[in-house]
Amino acid sequence: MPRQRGAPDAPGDAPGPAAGAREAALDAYAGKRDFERTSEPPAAIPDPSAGPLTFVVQRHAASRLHYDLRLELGGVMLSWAIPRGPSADPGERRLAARVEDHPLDYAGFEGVIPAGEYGAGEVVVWDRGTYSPDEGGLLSFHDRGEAERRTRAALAEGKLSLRMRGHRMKGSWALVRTGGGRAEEGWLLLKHRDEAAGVDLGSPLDSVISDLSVDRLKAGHRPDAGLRPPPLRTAELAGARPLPSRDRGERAPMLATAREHAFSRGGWLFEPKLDGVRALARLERGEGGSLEAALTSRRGHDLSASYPLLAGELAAQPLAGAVLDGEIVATDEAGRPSFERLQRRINLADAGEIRRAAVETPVRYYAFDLLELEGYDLARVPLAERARMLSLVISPTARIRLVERIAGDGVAAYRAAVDLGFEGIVAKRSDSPYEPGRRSANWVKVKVRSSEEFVICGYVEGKGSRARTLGSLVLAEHRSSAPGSGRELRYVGRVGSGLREAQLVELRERLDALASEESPLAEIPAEARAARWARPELVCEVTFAERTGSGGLRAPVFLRMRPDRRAAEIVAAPREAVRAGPAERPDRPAASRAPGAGAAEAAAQLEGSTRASLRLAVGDVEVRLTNLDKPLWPPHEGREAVAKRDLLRYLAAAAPSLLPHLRDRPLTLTRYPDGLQGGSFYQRHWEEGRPEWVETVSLPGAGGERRVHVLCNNLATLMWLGQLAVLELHAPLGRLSPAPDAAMPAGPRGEALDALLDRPDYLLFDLDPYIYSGREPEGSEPELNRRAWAATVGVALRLRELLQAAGLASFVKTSGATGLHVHVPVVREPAFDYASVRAICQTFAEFLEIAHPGEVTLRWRTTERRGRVFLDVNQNARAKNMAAPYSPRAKPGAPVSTPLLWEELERVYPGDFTVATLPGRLRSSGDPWSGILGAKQRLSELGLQAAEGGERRGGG
DNA sequence: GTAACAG
DNA sequence: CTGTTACAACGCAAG
DNA sequence: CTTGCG
Repeated sequence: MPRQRGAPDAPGDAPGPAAGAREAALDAYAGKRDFERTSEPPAAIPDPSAGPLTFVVQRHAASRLHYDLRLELGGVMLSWAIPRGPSADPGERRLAARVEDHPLDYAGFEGVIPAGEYGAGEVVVWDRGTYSPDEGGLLSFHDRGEAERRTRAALAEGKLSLRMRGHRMKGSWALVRTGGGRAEEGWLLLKHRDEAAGVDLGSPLDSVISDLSVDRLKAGHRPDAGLRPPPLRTAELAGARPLPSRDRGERAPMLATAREHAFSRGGWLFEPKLDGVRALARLERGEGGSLEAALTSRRGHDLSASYPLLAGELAAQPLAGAVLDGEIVATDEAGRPSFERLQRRINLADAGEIRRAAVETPVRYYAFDLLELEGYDLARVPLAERARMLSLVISPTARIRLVERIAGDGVAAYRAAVDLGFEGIVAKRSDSPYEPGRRSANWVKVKVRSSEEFVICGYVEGKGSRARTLGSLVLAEHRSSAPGSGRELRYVGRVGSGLREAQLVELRERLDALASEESPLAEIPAEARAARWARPELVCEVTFAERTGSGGLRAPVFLRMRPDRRAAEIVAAPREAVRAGPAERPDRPAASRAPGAGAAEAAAQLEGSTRASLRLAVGDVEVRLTNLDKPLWPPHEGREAVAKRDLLRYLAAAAPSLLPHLRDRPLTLTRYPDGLQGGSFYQRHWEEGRPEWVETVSLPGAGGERRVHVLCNNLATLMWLGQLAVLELHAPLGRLSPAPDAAMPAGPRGEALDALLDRPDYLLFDLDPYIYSGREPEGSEPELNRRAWAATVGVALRLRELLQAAGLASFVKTSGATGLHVHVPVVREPAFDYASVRAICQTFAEFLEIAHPGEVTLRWRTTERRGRVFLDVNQNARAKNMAAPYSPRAKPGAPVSTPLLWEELERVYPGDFTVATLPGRLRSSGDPWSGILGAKQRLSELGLQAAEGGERRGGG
C-alpha cells in the first residue's frame, strides 16, 4: 500500500469524498509505521458503509499499559489514548489524549507490534460496538449521515455525548475537551449517570472477540489467523434481510419441543427456563420520532398496558427499532422466578390495580432473542449471532435483563439451573434460525419435573370429604388421529392429587357451568366412564413422573390452572429425539443410558482387535484408545503382565457392577501412565481438555474457587479412565445425588447438594492385618499371607455378628491388598453426617477391641498394631476416598477389590481376585453385591431394630 | 497420558 | 518444534 | 502446634 503524501488535515476532519484526499487523513498514522515490519493494518479508507457508527477500545501494553478509544467517523477511527481506561463510575473522570486517526481496519486488530516499532507491545480488542450521539436524548443509530454530522459538530465544540452499545461500555458517556479548546488535544472521558453507571467493566479475559489477553499475548499466544471479528452492523450479519418499510408483520414466538433428559453437545447453547409469561417486545419509532414499546403475548394479545414499567424501560433502550423475544418474570423473596406471583398480575385490567401490583409484585423482562433490528429481519441469522447482537445493543436496566447462556455443557447447565431454582433449561442450536410460531426441534426444553398443560374435559365425583366437590379431573390433549387428518381430544389420564380445597370448590363450580351431556373425547376409556363431562375450555398444568408408552400420565399431580392458555393450544408435543446435525457431537445420555449398557459391545471390540490403537465405539460416542499393549502391571508370581488392553477388557466386563458404585461420586484418579513400575500421581480436578461426554461437577475447592471434578457415570468415561492409566478408582463415601435412597428433601437443591456430600451413604470398616509373613523388607507394611488373612476374616466375621445384633446388615469385600472392607449401606438422613457416622463406627470398633484385645487393635501407632488386625473407622470422613468395589489396585498381580458373600469368606483368598480372573467370576457367580444399593438401612431406626434383634435383610 | 507452558 | 512440568489434600490421633 | 497416618 503506497503511503500518501500531502498536507495533513486536521484530525477527524476527513471529509469523505475523493479517495486521494481522504487518505491524506491517515498520513500521521502511516508516517509513524513501517508496514514491512508491523502487522497493523495499512492506511486505507474504504468506501462509506451504512448502519450505525462503530467504536473500539483496545487494551495496549506499550511502554505503559493504556486503553485506546477509537470512534468511527468519516471513514477513519478518531483515537484517544486513555492511560487508566474507561471508568463506569460517573464520579471518575479519565484523562484521554487525542492521538492520530487510525484506519477502520484497525478496529479488528489484535496481536503484537514488534519491538522497536511505534507502539511496540501487545494489543487486544477490549470492547467494541456501535455508538450514536445522544445529546438531548436524541439517538441517531438509524441515520448514519445525521450521526456523523452531529458527532462532527459536537467534536468541534469539544463536548461529545455518546450513547455506547458495546459489550462493556454501555449507556451514555461524554468526551470533553479541556483547556477551552486550545491546540493541545487534552480530553476527559466520563460516564453519565444512567442505568449503566457503576456496572463493572471488568472481565477475566481482555478481548471481547477472541480468547486473547495482553497477558496471554505476552505468554506467546498469537491471534488465530482465521478469526475475523464478528460484524457489528446488522446489514453485515449473514442472513439479515432488509424489512420492507412499513412491514409490521405479526410475529409469533418460536416454541421448543420437550425432552426428558438434559444433554451436552457442541453447537448447542443452554439457558435457564424461566417460569413466566412469554412475550415479544416490539420497539419502533412512533409519530413523534420517539421510541415506543409494545409487548404481545404468545396469543398476540397486547400486554403493554399490564406491564407499563416494562414497556417504559424498553422504550428507553438505545435502539431505532427492534423485535425482542423474552419472558416476563416475577421473582419470589429468594430471587427465583415465581409463576405463582406473576399470576397475581396476569388478569389485572384496571389501571389503578396495575399500578399497585407493579409495586407489590415487580416483574422483569428477560430478553433472549432478537427477531428484528433497525430495519432488518434477523430470523434467518444464526442464533449465536442474534444473541451476540442482542447483548450488544441492549443495555440492561433494573427491569430489562438478558438471559445468560452457556455453550456445550448442557448437563452442567441443567444442574446449575436446578440448583438456582429454575424450572429447567432450554437448549438451542446455535446455528438455528428463528422459526416464528413453530415448535422446532432446534429448541429443546428439559424440565426438572415434567409438567405439561392439558385440557380439562370433566371430572369424576369424589368420595368422603371430596363427595361435595370432585374426585379427579379428566385430562386430554389434542392429537391427530391419523397423518393428515384433523385433530381430536385424546384422553391422557385423571389427576386428583395436588388440589387444594379452595381449588376443588372453584373447579367444581366452573366445570358445572360448562357441563355438557356429551363427552368431548374421541374415545372414552373405561376409567373415565363415570365422568361428568364439561365443554373443553379450561387448561391446567400437571406434573407427572413420566409418560406411558401410549402417552398416558404416570403419577400426575395438579400444579395450577393456566388461564393464559387456550384449549386449542394444547397439542401433544412431538416426543422425537433431537436429530443429530452434521457438525454435532454425540450427546451424553446416549453414552450413559443404563449402567454398563454397551459393555458387551465394547468388550467385543477390544477382543476383536490386536492393534495398539482403537477408536472404541461406546453407544454413540467414540473413545480413543492408544498404547493398548503397554504393560501396566508387570508379570507377577507366574502370571503374565497386564496390559492396558487387559485393564480395559476388565473394566468393560465389570462395568455393570462397577458403575453403580461410582455414580455421582467425584473421583480421585490414581494414574500410572508408565505402569506400576513408573511414576504415579493423583488427580482430582480436570478443568479442561476432557471429552464432552464425561460428566463433571463443579465444587468449591481449597481457597474457595470452584474446581471441576470428574464423575464416572457412564461406560465411555470408564473406558477413558482406562486409557488414562487410572489403575485405582477412588471415590468418597458420599454422593452428589439423592439417588438411590431418595431420602433428601425435595425443593431447592442448592443447599441439598452440598449437604449430600456431607453424608456418607454407607458406613465403612477398614480391616488391615499387621501380621507379618516374615519376608517383608525392614520397616515396610506386611505383605499378604495366609495367617494374616485368616485373622482378618475372623475379625470381619465377629464384626458382622456385632452389626447383625444391632440390626444392621453388612457387606464384605477384599480391599485388594491384604485386608477387608465392610460396608453398611445406609439411607442418608440429616442427622447422620460424617461426625456422627464415625462415632457410631468407633463404638462398634471399641467394643470389638475390648472383647478381643489379642486380635483387634485401634492403635494409631503402626508399631503398636503388630500381630493384630487394625480396625480403622477413620475413613468415615468427608473428602476421604476409598477404592471402590471392583476397583483394580496398583499392586503386583493386578488385584481387584472384590465384593464377596459372607458365606464364601472363609473359602477364598484375595490373591485369586485379579483383573484377569474377575470377568470369569462375574460371569459364573454374578455380583454378590448387586442388591447393596437397595439394602439401605435407617440409622435412625437402629435402636428399634436392636430391640427386635436379628438381621432384617440378608447381607451380602 | 495429557495439556499447558517455556525455551 | 521439543523439553519440562503439573497433575490431592483433610481431619483426626497423638506427642 | 507439629507430625504421623490413611
